[in-house]
Amino acid sequence: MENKDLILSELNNSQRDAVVYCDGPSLVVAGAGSGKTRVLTYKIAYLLEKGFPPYHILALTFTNKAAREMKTRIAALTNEEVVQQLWMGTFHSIFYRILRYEAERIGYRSDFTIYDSTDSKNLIRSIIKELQLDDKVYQPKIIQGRISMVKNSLITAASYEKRRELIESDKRYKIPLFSKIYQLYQMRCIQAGVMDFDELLLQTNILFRDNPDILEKYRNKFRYVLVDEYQDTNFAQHLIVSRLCENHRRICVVGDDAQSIYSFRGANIDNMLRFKDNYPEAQIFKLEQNYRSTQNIVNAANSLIRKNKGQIPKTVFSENATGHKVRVIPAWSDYEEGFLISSHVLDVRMEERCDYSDFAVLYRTNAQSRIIEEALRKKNIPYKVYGGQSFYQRKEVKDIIAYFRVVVNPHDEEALKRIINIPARGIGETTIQKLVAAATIHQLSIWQILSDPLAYSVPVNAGTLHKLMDFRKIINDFIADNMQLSAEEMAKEIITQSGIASSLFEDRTMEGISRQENMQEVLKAVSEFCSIKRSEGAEQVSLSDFLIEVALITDQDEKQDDSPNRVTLMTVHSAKGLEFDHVLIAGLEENLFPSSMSMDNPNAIEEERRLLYVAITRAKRRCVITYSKSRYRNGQSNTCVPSRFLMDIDSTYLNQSESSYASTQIAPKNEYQRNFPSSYEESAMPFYEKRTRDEAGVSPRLKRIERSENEENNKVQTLNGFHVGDNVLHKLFGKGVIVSLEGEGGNAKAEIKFEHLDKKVLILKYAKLTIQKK
DNA sequence: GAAGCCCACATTTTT
DNA sequence: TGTGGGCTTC
Repeated sequence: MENKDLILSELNNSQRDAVVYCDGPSLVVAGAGSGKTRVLTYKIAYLLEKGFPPYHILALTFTNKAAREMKTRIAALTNEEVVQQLWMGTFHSIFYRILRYEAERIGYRSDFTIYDSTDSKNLIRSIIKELQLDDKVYQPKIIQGRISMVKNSLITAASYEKRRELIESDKRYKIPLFSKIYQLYQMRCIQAGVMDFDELLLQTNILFRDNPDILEKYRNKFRYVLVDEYQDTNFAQHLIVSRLCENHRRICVVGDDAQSIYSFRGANIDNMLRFKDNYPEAQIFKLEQNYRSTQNIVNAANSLIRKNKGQIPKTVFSENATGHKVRVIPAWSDYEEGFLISSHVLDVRMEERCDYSDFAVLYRTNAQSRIIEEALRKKNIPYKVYGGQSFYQRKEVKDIIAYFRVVVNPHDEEALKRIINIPARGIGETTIQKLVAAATIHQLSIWQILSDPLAYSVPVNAGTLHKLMDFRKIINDFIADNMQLSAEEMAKEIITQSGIASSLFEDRTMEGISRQENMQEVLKAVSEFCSIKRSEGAEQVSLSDFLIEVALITDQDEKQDDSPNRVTLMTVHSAKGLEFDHVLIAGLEENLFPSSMSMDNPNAIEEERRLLYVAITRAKRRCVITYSKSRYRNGQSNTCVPSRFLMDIDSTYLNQSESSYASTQIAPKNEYQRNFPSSYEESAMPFYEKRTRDEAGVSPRLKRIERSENEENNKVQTLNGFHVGDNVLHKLFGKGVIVSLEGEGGNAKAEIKFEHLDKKVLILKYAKLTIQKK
């Protein structure tokens, strides 16, 4: 049997139909868990086996991670070499590459760098400030959102001011100067030789629009175009794809309208719904069999999503076991909710003898994780929180990357501003402001001003001038060396010569050590990148090459966990595309899920409903939904109403038995009281202290658990959950050991011997100590 | 120029 | 409750 047939034999009928149809445009509507990625990967493998040259295939994904995974899977079906020749990646990374290559056609230098959203926001903030506008009226975040939206609609700053209806609507929304800000923002980006994320797509469209020869070149290059997660594409992305495929019409898009959850970011579900309008001859394939979940889970999710209007009709079904009903568990408080979640994890783990890594707790907002984490920690359940700060968002990592950016493109304003005083070299905010002001007046980049500050009449004293010149020299040396050295060598040189390395080594605190590790990680990433590129035949790998890769990498799956057996905690958004045996969805309450922000907008409510659909369909075997009657939000207790979505789900597939309250007999009453500190004697004690440290109100069962955990420690004198001999960590003083304890309640004090300091007596209430595991 | 203090604020997130 | 931004003070 040929490999081609082998590939096809692993597919069901509808999957196979979608894979083998290669003669024209096709839309694959793939229900949750129906093997969407499988179709895409197998289709590419099939094309390759049929003899389609890999360098003529363009596959666009939504995240870098998705691209990576797909490459691995295709490599397994075919071979490594072929996969390397495929054009596969995110819209942004693919077209960044192309734009750099074609830069001069759009009036950019080929070494232009990328502003991430923080950079853009900072720039917008400083423009608003320079225009002396009220940042309550012109909120940087809102302005940024609008610029992004406008760019996605392919409206340039120049064309914006000519659009009367837009100017009028800005007046109505009381931001008449938006157009001005947009223009200045654009100008500053051009001066700095940078593009933001949206500009990459906008410029790609301009490139193709204004240069027929280049468009022709890429049409010829990309003879088959495949797009994953098509429901999440925006107009600019849609248009790029349309332009490329207009003639050959070999396009295959895959997506699920029911899983469109990024419209707040400009994703336009219409791209998918109207595919047939653009390509009347298109074949539509529907993948409706769900291989992931039990019937109850699929049916529950279906009954929910059916409440939405305007979707592509499809019937997702499962032939797996009927399975457990979706269990709905009410809790008295968010605190108890955490308790019930952790109990459930333990119960199911015992019952099914499964791993912690088979569980995921999903929530609508990141803020919900804290309380759940606490509950898991109490039961010694290992967990990992996804989201929050990713590796490339960490300060020290961003600093190093900013150095790279400046060396590649010294005009990059945000990067330069970021590192000009890192490590501290006496160039403060005032001086930077002076430089920025001069740059604005002369319409030059800061780097150009820096070449001769006096000529541009920057009002600095001799001392500061000297510091600026020192900085200029450091960067100039890097730039010179960068002509000859590899990315690897440059990265090492930059880290050592800039003084970053030594400044990090001085810091012996926990955070300092973690920063050093992160710095090493960056170096490692550079070396790995170099060796990969070399193995692919590159002779010299430059820092600039590395930046192409890294500028657009923000995902957080970088580190392989050393102890992978952990419960996963993440937002529903970040769970998209993943699956778990057991999924717990927390906080199904009005104003939380659906979010309070979506209350007045039926479309937003539908998106929230799709979000819950995504959450439920992550589950393979069991799905549990919890909600609470009261919840702490912004430091205050609020009464909550169960989510309307609970009524949307057909009760046939729910297990809402009264007995779910049974568990509330164990801890809840106390937990409930805890959430109303006023009814407590020592309510003067900060609320969080009580929640974390006060054992007084804990049920016998909980206490037993805690005891067994801390059996050793309980033999010694204890206070507020601290024990003599505990290793603790203080934010300022670092590691220490508790020598003695005294006082009670809010006056509880601990005498602590810190590693590098004398003994100190601290009031526990204020010290915010963390206990270190031994 | 840097550290500390106070007040306002509080989705979802990838590129 | 926590955080980040802006302001003040040393």
